[in-house]
Amino acid sequence: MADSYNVKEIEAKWQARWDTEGLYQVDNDDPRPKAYVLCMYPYPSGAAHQGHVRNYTFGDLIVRYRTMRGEAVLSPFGFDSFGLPAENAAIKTGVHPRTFTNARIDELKESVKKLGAVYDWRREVKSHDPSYIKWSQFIFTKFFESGLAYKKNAPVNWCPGCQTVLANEQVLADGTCERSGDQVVKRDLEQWFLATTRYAEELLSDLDNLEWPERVKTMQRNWIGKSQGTKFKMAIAGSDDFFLEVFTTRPDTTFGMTYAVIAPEHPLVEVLTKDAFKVEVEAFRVEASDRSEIERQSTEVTSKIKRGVFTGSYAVNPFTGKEVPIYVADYVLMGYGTGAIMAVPGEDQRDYDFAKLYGLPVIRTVQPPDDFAGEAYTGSGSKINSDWLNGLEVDEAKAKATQFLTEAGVGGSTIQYRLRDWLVSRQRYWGCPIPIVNCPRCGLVPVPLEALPVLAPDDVEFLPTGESPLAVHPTFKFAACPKCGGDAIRETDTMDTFVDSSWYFLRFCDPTEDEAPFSKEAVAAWMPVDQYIGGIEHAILHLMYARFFTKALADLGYVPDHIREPFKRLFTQGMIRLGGSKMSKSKGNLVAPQRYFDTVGADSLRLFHLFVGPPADDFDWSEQTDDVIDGCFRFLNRVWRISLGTAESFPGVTVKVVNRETNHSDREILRLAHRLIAKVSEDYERWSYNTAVAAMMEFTNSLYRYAGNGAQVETFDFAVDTLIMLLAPMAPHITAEIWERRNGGLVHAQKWPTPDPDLVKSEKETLVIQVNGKVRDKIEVDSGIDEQTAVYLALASLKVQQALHGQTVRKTIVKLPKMISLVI
RNA sequence: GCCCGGGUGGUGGAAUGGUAGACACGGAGGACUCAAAAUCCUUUGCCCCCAAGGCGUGCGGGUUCGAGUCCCGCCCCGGGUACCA
Repeated sequence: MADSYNVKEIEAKWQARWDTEGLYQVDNDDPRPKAYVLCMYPYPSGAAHQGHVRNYTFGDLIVRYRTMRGEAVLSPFGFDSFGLPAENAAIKTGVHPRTFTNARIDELKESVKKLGAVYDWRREVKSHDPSYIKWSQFIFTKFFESGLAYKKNAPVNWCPGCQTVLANEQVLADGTCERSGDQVVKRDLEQWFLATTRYAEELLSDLDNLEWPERVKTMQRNWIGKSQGTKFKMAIAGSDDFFLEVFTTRPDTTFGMTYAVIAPEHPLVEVLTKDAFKVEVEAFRVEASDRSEIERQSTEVTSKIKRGVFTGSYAVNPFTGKEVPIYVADYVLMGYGTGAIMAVPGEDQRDYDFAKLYGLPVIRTVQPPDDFAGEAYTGSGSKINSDWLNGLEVDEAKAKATQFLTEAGVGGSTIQYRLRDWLVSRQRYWGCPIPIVNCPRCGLVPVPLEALPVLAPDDVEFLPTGESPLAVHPTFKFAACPKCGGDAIRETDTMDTFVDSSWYFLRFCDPTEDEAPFSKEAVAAWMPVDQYIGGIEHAILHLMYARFFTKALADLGYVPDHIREPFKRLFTQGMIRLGGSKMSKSKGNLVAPQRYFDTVGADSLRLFHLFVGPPADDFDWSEQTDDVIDGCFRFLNRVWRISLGTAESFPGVTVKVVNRETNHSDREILRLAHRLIAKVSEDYERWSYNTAVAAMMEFTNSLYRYAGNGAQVETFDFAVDTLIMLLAPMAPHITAEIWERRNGGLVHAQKWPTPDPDLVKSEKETLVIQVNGKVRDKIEVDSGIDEQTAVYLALASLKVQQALHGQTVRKTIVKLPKMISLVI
């Protein structure tokens, strides 16, 4: 009797071998065609959860599959190991973040190995490693020298929970922190920024050439928020010193302006407010800043009442010379455009709402259709009430209005982006220190390469005061100016951890380089990433920043010129949800991968993730899920038994393999095997893993029937070996073991099988006969049947005769060998 | 509100305009067993006693010899986004 499938023994054996054998280690000068397959490197939060399992299963499958196809596949792994959880743990328990993080890395690495995922571990990268910090800092100094990194005083998002500032992207729509969920407040602080807006246009236009999910591209386009419009300055009545600049996408509606609005935070508010209105305006500004925090928490649309007060000043309409009142109102945002608008209630709903509330006049400048029942009309039409624009269509009028403003020297056409520069300062300890020294004589001076990395001191106390341990450290902040050698103050802010993850994929190409962040040659060899795999939650933040870094580093000469995008193809996997959207700790533990490694094994768990549905779809983990995983385990057992069994091996399994002449059943299973090769290969290419698994299950079922009836030895062996090779990327341990026992050697070093096109076609087909579109009969025919015979057979069918009721066939549609459609 | 996705058996899901429900889970029945587990076999969309037949992919229309698939109009669910001028 053959051994039964001993999961633990087999998986441990092969994991140890993959660790030492180096089949998946690739060198930069590997002569095979190169491919770079990458899963987003994780924040190390301890042992892997099912989301990781899903991610790494897809990645590992592709790595193993493409390797069998003869490619040199770069498959590195690393850790996004800076971040708040480690620091919060330090505050709570006193354990140093490094100790804490290293322990979590070990746990994660262990569970990744237990999954059977293979990586070139020689290339492992950790963002908290001094050798990585050094080059993150180096890149920052290069950005600083080129003006891409700069410091400015600005109202910034402050998260009281995280005790640090946040980038705009890290603040959710309701004004809460994407990490802690706390309400974010505005603070005026001197902070470091990266000039992402310099690349706004390229970040937008290059999206067109990426093989990314459309919705991710759409999200990025919306985030960049390009808007074509016109900027112009309006004179202020009674003042020659100031003017009001506004941005509009509708310069054609300028004749309809009945008032103007500036944001409460606008610097001109003070100047514009006349004495008589000072009290009211000041009260409004205070109220507005309070209210914005409260109202942002409410998702009620009704809370979006537009409120404002009159400043006492008037702006002069450049088209009419007429004066309109200037209001301060909270529906105009300081952060967009110029922070001021001309208000046209006739063609803008927001302006209309405000005008109605405060009794301001409405002038229409576009003729709405007769049946128009709305308030502000934003559609197309011809101009009215607009003097020299009357009769023109909106688009023509826009051009003419802009031309007028340009010629008058008060404005011109302009492009606005919603995208803003990336705020990278963080008032935290466990991050990459910003390598800048502030010298009272020389100003901001970058720490030179020889002195990098700047490492945070270890002798710090982690206290829940909210103050960064670096800022209160007795000596860290004192440094000699690299330029003049005099006393200077070191920057104590660290970088947003998204900085680290914006270039790790480049470091993987050349992880031990000691003279530069990476060599150009190494990057040229592997970049861009051929297949990037990760969660949809990074659709904007990480993916946008990584794209920005790649472009900036190319312009600075570190990345080869022709590489302007880091990730050629992106796949965003679906999320694993537990009981709807709630993820509770107890439930999380209940489905922890370790539990399955200990029982059914990694192969069954991997197979389950591949089988359960399309990879892009979310999956709800439920009570029934364990049954499905057991089903995958059962399938692997069936594969084990048919591959290694004989008639006597396993009760209930009949595997009769004999030496004899080839017969019909041999030819059929051979055809099925070749069809399977074609089907699985195609499904692997199109990310349809669930159907590939189904096809292999079906084939295994056929194999059982075949073997039960007496299989011919060569045909049987071919069929089994084919199945094992096709399954090898999905269930690597069991297939490696079966292959070794049957043939010796490594299944993952085999060449991916090629289907014989002649054998992919089957001998017999089911011909479906329809009458008036309804299926009336199905008959077995030779696949090479000719039209005449097929039609003859169709008409000869009794069921078809019944359906025809003796009526004449008016039309016959023939799609051989599958279908004949008769029309009466 | 706007922009994407998506509605198929009891469940997860298959289906280049051509046999709807592959494959699996669950259910039912059976074989093996003293018994159970494991394994193996049969069956499983709905209506109908069975068969013949009919009905079936959120709803209503349309195109087509033929629609889950394409077009138009709705309904519902999920996600993203929201005073961006």
